[in-house]
Amino acid sequence: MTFRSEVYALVRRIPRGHVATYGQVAVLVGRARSARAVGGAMRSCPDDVPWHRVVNSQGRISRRRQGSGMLTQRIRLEQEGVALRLGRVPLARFQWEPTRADLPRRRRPRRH
DNA sequence: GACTTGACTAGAC
DNA sequence: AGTCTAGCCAAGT
Repeated sequence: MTFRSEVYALVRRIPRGHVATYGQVAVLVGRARSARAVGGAMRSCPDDVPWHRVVNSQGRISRRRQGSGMLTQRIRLEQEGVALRLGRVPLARFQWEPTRADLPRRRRPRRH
């Protein structure tokens, strides 16, 4: 399994009406320091991956270098009941709390 | 292998 | 509350 495919498998488990942060996804796949790479994986992902359910640590829709994907993300979130307040998703209310069954077996943390 | 590029983040002003 | 920075790391050249 590559890093990307594990990320995709995890993101597919985020239920409608909930969100996860890039950092959270990184932790859940056992690579706590790879939040940035999670963003990279979302940049181009299969159509069946609900990429719009991943936001940054502040509940905001992360800025793209280019393109209008930000608007699409907001619309998709609102369509499934995730309302933004002051430009951010209230994580206290909408952040996904996975159960044990949702989680893959975690990788060994990388040592430095 | 050695760069470069970001949908990241926590911490420091 | 904003703006920077340094550290991070998978992928693509």
